[in-house]
Amino acid sequence: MRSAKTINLPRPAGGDKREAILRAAISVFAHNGYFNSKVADIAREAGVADGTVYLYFKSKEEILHSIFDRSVDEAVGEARKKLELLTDPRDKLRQIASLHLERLGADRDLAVVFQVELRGSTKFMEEFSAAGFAEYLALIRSVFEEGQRAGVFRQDLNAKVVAKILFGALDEMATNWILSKRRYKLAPMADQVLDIFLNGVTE
Amino acid sequence: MRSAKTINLPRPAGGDKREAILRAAISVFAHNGYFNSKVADIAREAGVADGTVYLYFKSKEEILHSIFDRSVDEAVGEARKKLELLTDPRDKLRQIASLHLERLGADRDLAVVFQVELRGSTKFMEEFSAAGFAEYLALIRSVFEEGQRAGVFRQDLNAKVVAKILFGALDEMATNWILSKRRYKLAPMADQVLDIFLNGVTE
DNA sequence: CTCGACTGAATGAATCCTCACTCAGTGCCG
DNA sequence: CGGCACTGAGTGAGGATTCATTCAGTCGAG
Repeated sequence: MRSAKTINLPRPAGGDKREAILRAAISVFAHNGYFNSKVADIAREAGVADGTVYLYFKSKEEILHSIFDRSVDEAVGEARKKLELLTDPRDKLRQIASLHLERLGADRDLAVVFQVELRGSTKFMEEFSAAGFAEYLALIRSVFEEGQRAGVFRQDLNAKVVAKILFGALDEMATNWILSKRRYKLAPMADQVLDIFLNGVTE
Repeated sequence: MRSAKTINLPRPAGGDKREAILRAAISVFAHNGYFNSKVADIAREAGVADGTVYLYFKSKEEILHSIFDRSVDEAVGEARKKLELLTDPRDKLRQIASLHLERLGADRDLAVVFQVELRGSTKFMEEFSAAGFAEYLALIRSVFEEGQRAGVFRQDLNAKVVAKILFGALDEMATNWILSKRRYKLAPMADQVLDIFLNGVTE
């Protein structure tokens, strides 16, 4: 039937299925929660048989890992690249905040997985923490330290703490956005967060 | 056959089994995660039979709820009371931040349950959100608005967003503290958070 | 070209284990 | 006694993972 395509399939089918399963998993996890999601649900959503999932992933948990790993790699990569174009540390932080919220705001399901499902166990959090998360915090911190050296940021602050605060604020914006019934744009919040972060709330 | 030790239990007079179960659950959930915790583990930790758990709680889920409800009630109650003694909105926010981190810093297991386990499913988050959490955010927000009226805080800021940012920052401090290997005191971080929140990071 | 042997991706029913929850008892106290 | 607080082995459902089987597609030989 589809004989015309028989020329070669180096792995188009392979990558396809894997991708389909990952996408399906993001959706299923986002809607039911990781622990309440059945592998069978993911398979159905991906249009694949239960067993096929195991040709691409060792276990249900590995699927979650893969979602996380891929997304973080992408995000940190993009951030690094865009930051190179900027010099003012304030602009860099603004860029980080924007990318952070844009990325999550662009894919609600993925955001749910990140903000909610990935937090669901200390075990995961520890791996999470060990992996890209620490790297991300370090990125914020290094930009801040750069700004301290340049004299634009207060010298009396602990950069680690500062990084956590900025991250925490962004993280909370994202979590709240997910849980909110009302649909608003997430990305624009970045400016408000940065304004308060840079200038404080005091008159 | 069973040891003749059945003579009596520590507290025959309706000993606080319920309390023991709750405490045991906090510990078990904190160490294994909610979904990986077996009711049997909780029972063992509480020194009680499996069935006894069901004399006090309808289900495993209800145990988690009870932990949450009780803690939030206590926390919000305490906060309300202590805030009455203060007048400067800045002091009030500082008080909120301190109480927030003191409370979590005082009980690592409880903190783990709050920071990690309770976030483990959108379903929980929504109830969580609906319940005390929204109330807590509202509390922060009302203090901020009070400060805006008094002219100590910037008028151009959206109080809701401000409340989320402060909460997010505190929340992240707590989460990071839990995941950190290094043991430091959580409560003192409140001052640093407040400083940045009030004054910003810009020189 | 074309047939038969072969490959391995994909399938999905069956397996098998893990718990949350039940309930028939046990013993204590008034 | 009789009720109450508790017990803990048992049950049943659920669901992750497995694996025997299928079959579309490839390849080499004639």
